[in-house]
Amino acid sequence: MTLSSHASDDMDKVTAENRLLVVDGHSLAFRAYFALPAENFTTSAGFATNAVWGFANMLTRVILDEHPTHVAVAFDVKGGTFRNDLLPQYKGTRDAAPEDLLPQLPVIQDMLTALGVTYIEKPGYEGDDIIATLATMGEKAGFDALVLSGDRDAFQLIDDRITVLYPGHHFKDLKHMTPQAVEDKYKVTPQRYPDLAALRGETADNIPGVPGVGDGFAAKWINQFGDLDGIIEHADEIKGKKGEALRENIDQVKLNRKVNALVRDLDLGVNVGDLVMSPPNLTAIDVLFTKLEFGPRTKTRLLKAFPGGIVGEGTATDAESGLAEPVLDEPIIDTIADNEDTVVDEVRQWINDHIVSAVQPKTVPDSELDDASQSLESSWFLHAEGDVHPGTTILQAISLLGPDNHAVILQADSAAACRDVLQQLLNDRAGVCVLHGLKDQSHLLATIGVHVPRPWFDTQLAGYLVESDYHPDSLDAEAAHFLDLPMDEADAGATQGELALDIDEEPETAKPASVVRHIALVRALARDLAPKVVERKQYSLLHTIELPVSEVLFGMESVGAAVDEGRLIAMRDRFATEARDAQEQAWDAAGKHINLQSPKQLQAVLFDDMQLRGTRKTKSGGYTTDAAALQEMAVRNVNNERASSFLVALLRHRETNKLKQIVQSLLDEVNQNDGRIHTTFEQTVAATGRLSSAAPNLQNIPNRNAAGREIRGAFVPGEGYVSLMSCDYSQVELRIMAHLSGDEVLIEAFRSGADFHRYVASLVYQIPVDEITGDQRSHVKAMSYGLAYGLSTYGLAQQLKISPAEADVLKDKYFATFGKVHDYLESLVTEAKRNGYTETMFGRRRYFPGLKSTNRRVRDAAERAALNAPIQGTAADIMKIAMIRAADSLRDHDLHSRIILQIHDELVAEIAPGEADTATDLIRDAMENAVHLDVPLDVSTGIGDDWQLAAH
DNA sequence: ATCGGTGCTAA
DNA sequence: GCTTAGCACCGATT
Repeated sequence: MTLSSHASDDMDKVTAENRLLVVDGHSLAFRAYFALPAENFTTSAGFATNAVWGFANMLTRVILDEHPTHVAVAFDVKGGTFRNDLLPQYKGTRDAAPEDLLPQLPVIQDMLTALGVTYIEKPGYEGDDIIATLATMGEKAGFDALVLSGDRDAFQLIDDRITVLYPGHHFKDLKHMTPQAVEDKYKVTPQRYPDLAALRGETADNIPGVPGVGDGFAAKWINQFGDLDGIIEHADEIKGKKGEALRENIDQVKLNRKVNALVRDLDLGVNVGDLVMSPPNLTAIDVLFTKLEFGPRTKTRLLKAFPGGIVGEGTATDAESGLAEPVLDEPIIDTIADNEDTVVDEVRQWINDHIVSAVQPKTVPDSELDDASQSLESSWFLHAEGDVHPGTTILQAISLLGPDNHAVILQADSAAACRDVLQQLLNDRAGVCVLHGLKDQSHLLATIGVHVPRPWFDTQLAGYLVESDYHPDSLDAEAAHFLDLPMDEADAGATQGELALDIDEEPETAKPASVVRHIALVRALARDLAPKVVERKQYSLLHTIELPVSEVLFGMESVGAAVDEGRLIAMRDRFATEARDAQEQAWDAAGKHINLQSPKQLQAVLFDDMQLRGTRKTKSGGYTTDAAALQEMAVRNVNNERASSFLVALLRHRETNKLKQIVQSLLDEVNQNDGRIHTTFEQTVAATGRLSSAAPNLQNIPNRNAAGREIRGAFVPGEGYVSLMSCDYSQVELRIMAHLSGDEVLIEAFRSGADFHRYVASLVYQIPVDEITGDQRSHVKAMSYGLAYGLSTYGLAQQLKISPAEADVLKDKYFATFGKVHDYLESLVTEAKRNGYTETMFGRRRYFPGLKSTNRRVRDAAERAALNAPIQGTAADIMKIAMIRAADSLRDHDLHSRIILQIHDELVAEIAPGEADTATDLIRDAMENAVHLDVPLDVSTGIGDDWQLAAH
């Protein structure tokens, strides 16, 4: 039989043969660089290592999958090649390599040397030519050859013995491009592929093809005339526009074909035999990895792929490198008979044996923790699986894991049957329970009527407190991030969604293997994160703020917000009609039916058809069509009837269509069981400590003009409730700045109780309060709010539509008045640079690796974010404390009124009959006294028949 | 189907 | 070019 080099499933049969792997070093390095965030792969000295790390991993993976016996890596050399002489624009559109990447290339080469892998460069030629030569040499020596390259030019090499591994969307799905695969995709043989590419052109290399000719037509012609020469010979016979285009571009095509032909007979000064995989130089690897600050696990993984490296666990090298703990302890799964009659008793027995008798009710005070690992050893783990959508949550399974490493899985039905037993367990031992995401777990357990008391540790909240900039979207993702799991396990997680659900059978059960892996991940995460939480001083934040606020949020999400659906529908229809009117008017003015939601089509009309002068550019180079620009153009072109009519109509369309869309998104989320909207408050998304709201977002319901505000009118008290109340903090962030900076002037401004912005304006402009104009007040107000965002002179000018010079004057006057505020803001950035992180009043941290970036844009952005984080974050902390206090207080006073929404500095409560005054007092008190600052925390409240009317 | 870009809503 | 979010839509991609 012939050897099938592409069939991975009969790999075993061919491992005895010689297989040569040839790698395109540059393309692999580029892909690695862009696949991994540089921030996460930076040495303490600030050297980026993401490309090196990714390169090592990708190479390892391919070697383990393909079992080559010989390996070589080809690199491009700086400077032009013979192709540039033929075609000056060759690869001319390619962006220069990122500055972080270039210095990593020699490091990659050093690593290859240490690994015993040959790499080759040749001036005047590209890596592709080296690859072509090596593959050809291998083939002549009777090897199978594998070419790992992201360049389609390599396809011309493919034959029975040479296969190209071509990366798909994700690098890990490498396609084995065999002759058959090429023919299936392009309808031509690999030999003819360069003919096809010459006709089509190659955008990535800046090679123009025949306009209008793609893969399809090129293949058709090749099959009709044999090859490119045949096509050129018969060019006159090809009819139509495309034939014409071909004849016009025939010289270009001939040139293309010359350029894309790979050189297969370079003199590289090596024999194929030299490329045999040899044992790595372990000392060199150690030295290099220490320099790069790579962990022992990375080394182990890498060496697995090389001769003399680590094959299984427990080898000598394994012990040497100090890899004591296994990555993921496998729990012992105890099976419970799925018998309705006995399941409850069995579970009760299991819980007693493995949890209740194994752990004490509470060994650690909530407020302090000296030895996280000790507490962890006497903890148990709970993990419920399912789909969490407040209002329609579906439970799939629950698993429990005891400190003795015994686990049990209960599918949803059994779990429901065991609700009392589970509730008892939680009542007795929640204080030593570890779980992942209290709020989600509470939703899942609530489906079987089980309430989850406050646990000891939450790996999701802990991960957020430890690294607030990282937001994983699943337990698997978080585990992969923090635990440095081997590739295969991390990958298993990526497709877990499909694994967990057996679509053919009952969708409401979970695969036991997946469930048990997840609870093992929770334990592994806890072991990793508990010490980090302590080390980063986040433990009290976890217990005094995040866990309690999770409970409040669980309540808010479960209750939801009642809406008047009829009113929403009427509003949606009205906005839709208005948007259609505006569209008609815009179409009339434009003279054609363009898509008003397409910036591209708008640009064509505004800047080509109408020849209007643009304002600012977007980052991709075109003129922006945002509202501010349209407004400006409308003012400039009041006398151009067609243009101003179009611009006005477009602005009106933007506004009404947006409102329609917001109302529709609310309607889509109304729960048909209770007519209420159950948003999800995300507690671990915003890096500053704020909450966010999704599905739908109820924190961005319009509030700045009358039309938008109407939407708030659709939020109403539900059955059994009589009104909505809204309480919000006035200028919290500014008050926090006043307190933290200790600026006496600003503090006095707040203590005076006057109209704050007017008062500040009078200080800044040194004129009496009653002579301050509306403009002066709003300018100062914008300045005040911009402070915490690190605003620039330019930005302030832009927003206030004043000149940068005027903005500068305002800024100087402002800081002359509030000198300590200025010093404080500067000190925030200085401190952040010194520590690497910022802290809120309550110790919430945010880390800023970007402050060390050599890229000015990145560094400036990090500085602004570092300036903002402690201020926005402290405001978020205060609001969270207020929410906890308010919920406690309402409950302690046996009120039925309840908080239903939080909009950063505002709480909305649903008020029960007769409770308006008491509830208002309690919530106001909770907010005003959440913390005592050097300035009062001013809270304003309002009450009404709907959210809009509750405004104040 | 998925993803980056653009634009807009909120605090 | 002033921070933090969520989301709709387009248009290019596979």
